[in-house]
Amino acid sequence: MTIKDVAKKAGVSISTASYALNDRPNVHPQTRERVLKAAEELNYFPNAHARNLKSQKSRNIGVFINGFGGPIYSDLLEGINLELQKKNYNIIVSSGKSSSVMLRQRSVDAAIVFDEKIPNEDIIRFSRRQPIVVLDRVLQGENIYSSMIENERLVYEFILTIVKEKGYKNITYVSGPKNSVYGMDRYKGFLKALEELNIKNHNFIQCDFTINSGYEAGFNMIENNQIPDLVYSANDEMAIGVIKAFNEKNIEIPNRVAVAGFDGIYITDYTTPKLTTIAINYFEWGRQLAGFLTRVLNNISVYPLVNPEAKVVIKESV
Amino acid sequence: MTIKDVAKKAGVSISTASYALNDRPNVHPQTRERVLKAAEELNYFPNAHARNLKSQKSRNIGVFINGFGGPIYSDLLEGINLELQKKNYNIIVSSGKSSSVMLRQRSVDAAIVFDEKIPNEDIIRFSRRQPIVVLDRVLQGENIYSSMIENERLVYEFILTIVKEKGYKNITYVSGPKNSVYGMDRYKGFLKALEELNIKNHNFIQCDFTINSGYEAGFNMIENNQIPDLVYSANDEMAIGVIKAFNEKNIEIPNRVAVAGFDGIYITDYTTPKLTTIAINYFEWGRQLAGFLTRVLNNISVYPLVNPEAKVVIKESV
DNA sequence: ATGAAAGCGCTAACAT
DNA sequence: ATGTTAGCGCTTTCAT
Repeated sequence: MTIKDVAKKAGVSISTASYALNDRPNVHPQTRERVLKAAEELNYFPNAHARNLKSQKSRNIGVFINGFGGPIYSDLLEGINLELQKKNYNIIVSSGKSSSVMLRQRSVDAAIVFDEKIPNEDIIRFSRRQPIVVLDRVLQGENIYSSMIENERLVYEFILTIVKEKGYKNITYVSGPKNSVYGMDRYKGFLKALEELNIKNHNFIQCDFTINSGYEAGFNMIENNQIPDLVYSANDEMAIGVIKAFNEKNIEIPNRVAVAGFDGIYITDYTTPKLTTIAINYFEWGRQLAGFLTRVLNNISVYPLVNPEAKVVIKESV
Repeated sequence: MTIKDVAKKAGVSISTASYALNDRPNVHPQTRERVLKAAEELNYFPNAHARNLKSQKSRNIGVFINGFGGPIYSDLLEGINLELQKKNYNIIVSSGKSSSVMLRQRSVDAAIVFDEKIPNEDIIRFSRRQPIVVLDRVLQGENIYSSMIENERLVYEFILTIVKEKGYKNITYVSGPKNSVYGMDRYKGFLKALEELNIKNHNFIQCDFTINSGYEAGFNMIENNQIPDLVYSANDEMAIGVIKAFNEKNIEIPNRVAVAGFDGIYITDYTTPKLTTIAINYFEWGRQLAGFLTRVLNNISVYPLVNPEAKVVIKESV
């Protein structure tokens, strides 16, 4: 079923059919009726490829993430989706190879990139045609917009405040993988705070952002008899693992050891004790990003793209 | 940059450029070289819309889900993605309005539908052109394939076994929303087991699949002094909420009350006690689905699509 | 081995 | 208000 079939059935030319279907002016009401009826009866829907080819746009927005796991992406995607839906854009979430393919081949009008595996040079190259928002790196360019969690500042301020207030001396940092820019920025903030606090030593444990790695880290501290006053974890999931390990060995939180994390994921309310964390409003961030991008696409001049909201949420674990 | 520019720069015709770029035979090696070099220098990539229009396919597979939240989708999507990547298909995950748009407008060659909001008639209508796998309903049709968790059977067998073994008398069912087919099938299995066990009464608590609703349900049981021998929850997340409530009030699990769930999500290993559940291998299911669909698209005759693997995982909470 | 040209389905400029 | 037609960028048939 193509527009040609519809036109024939309605007894009009292709262009008239097109006008009618696209709700354009200067079509006789009766003609419009006939065309719409024909389309309905033929079960006709326009072919996206043809339309996109002709119009040189697709109303598709790509969201390229480095994996579908994790509660962070969920909220972010929900926020993006909500906003795009309002503005009548299609969301295309993808991960891995297909992300690059879609960028290259112009399957999307714009993209939100949250995948460190997509190289800078690709982003620079493709941003000429498609505006790109990057969430995981600082990158300059005419059509490139960067929005980032202020990892370093947030952790710095948090550690500074909490340590001053509670007087922790002995502190352990549970780290994400070394190749995560995010993770390392958080560590920088941590180090800066310690320096300012004049704390010379700390323990560093290398983990991989999973609950399980945090769980093991917790056990290691216990076994090595190296339980600190405060465990700061580069994300909530590892912190949850740490808490689990301490709970199992009846090490009291926060009396014996305090624990804090980063992100503010849903489950932090359902651990015992509830996890103190630096919470990012991922849902709202997603909305902002999507809203921004649609404005860019429509040449609506805009406030610059801002960084996501964050706030320290003190619960029970410190 | 179009193929025309490449052809011109390489000093060949458009068709020759196309052949060279697509690695077709009967192109002189030197010519091929020149074309590829020109493409490289011009930073050329084919336009997906044009190519898809001409070839009447896109190598895009749509995965249409009803929301990005939840650990279940994560695993399923990872499995699908892995397999599609292997077979050089693009994954397009979408939710809400854009899902229907993409189905209608043939933006995808095939789809996996896991979104009850997409009506049956749409699926039937569009399956003529694009094979569709549905995961959340039973639906017949030439190009429609259905794969479903055997909710009723699994819950039935589990309840039967566990009650016989442990002798629970007093049982409470924590339910998902009434409009969830999944949820209701699980309840059917539950009822069938009770009938067979000749247990006449049980409590039913209406929740909504979230941790929080389970948490509240747990508190209600305590307040109303209606703590049963076994709480069976239609999914793991509500069960986690229930456990949390009991833990806070020092009601011992499983001594005073047993708790079990459904799905086998990641965190069931990190509750105290660890949650006994009926675990679905969502990752593997995703792989199967994607593999199946690519075979259908390539007319490789196949074994029929199977239902996902499930197994009862007895941990500490019963 | 290479090129000319038709056509995928659609939109829109132009003519009537 | 309606129709004719060019052309979006590509693949592929046919001719050379």
